[in-house]
Amino acid sequence: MTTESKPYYSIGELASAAHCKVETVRYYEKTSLMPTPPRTEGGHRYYKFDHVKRLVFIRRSRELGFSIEQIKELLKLVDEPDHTCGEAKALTIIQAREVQMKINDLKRLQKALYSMAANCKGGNYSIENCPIVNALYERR
Amino acid sequence: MTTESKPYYSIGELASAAHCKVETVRYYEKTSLMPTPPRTEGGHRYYKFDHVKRLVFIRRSRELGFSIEQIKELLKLVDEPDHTCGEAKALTIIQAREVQMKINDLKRLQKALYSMAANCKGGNYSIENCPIVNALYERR
DNA sequence: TATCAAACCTGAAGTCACTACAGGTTCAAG
DNA sequence: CTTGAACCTGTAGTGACTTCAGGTTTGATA
Repeated sequence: MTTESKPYYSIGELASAAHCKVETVRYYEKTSLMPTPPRTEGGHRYYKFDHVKRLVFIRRSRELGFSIEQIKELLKLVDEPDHTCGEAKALTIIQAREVQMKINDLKRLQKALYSMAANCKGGNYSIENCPIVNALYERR
Repeated sequence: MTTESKPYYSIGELASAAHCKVETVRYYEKTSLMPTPPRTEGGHRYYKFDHVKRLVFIRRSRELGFSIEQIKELLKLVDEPDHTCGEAKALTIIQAREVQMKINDLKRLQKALYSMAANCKGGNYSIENCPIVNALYERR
């Protein structure tokens, strides 16, 4: 957990505490991921440590590839009473599976790209009979 | 190479020959990936087999993760005379490296997600002390 | 030949998760 | 009290499409 320190945070302090941009915080507010915070007399937003915690949670989840909608689900678990570990675990495992599928897709790509490159001599050969170009003309 | 057959293709036939949507073809035309084709008296686009080849090339390149801008580079190699295999190979290897970096990123994610899930007993435990939720509250 | 649904047309707006910009206001250090 | 950094709002842009609304053309069938 981040060390608690200040009583209040400006939006800039909040953002840098969670390693993100000010615009991103405002975007999260507009899309209801973050609550609408209180304002100073002049209209500036100010935040408390709980907001920092929440934003860190959101950013960390994004880093782990959760979509905004998935994060809303995760936040519901935290915000509402009576949710269980099982629910959090289920969401995490769904996400892990999706990541695995992406990895598999990319590995297939990788293989195709490398075998294309391996078949091509490179250098000053004319593009006419380039195995890479020919491979790109192949369907599926 | 796809078997040549019809003398002309409607946009729908073109799209299905290259496994994509009609809207995508129009989008590629708007963004100059595909040429503006001739039209029937009534204003419908019609295409020839070369268009099919080109669209297959584009779709295959997209499947391999090339961006539209990268595909424009690849198409330049094909369209303009005097380009070499070396150029095509260089673009392919750049793309392969980018894919590798994505794979590495995702593997790191995967590890984090699985270790989070492994630490969590799941079931009806309260979310209060859920290791997954706690992990999401951790910065970096 | 008349009909009529499927396929086509255009242009604009929506998607996701931000990022960037313009043009103005407030804050706080010196 | 000045000044410049940080803040404010609202809009538009990113990439690669997809969706929609509202209209026109095509071509197979009756």
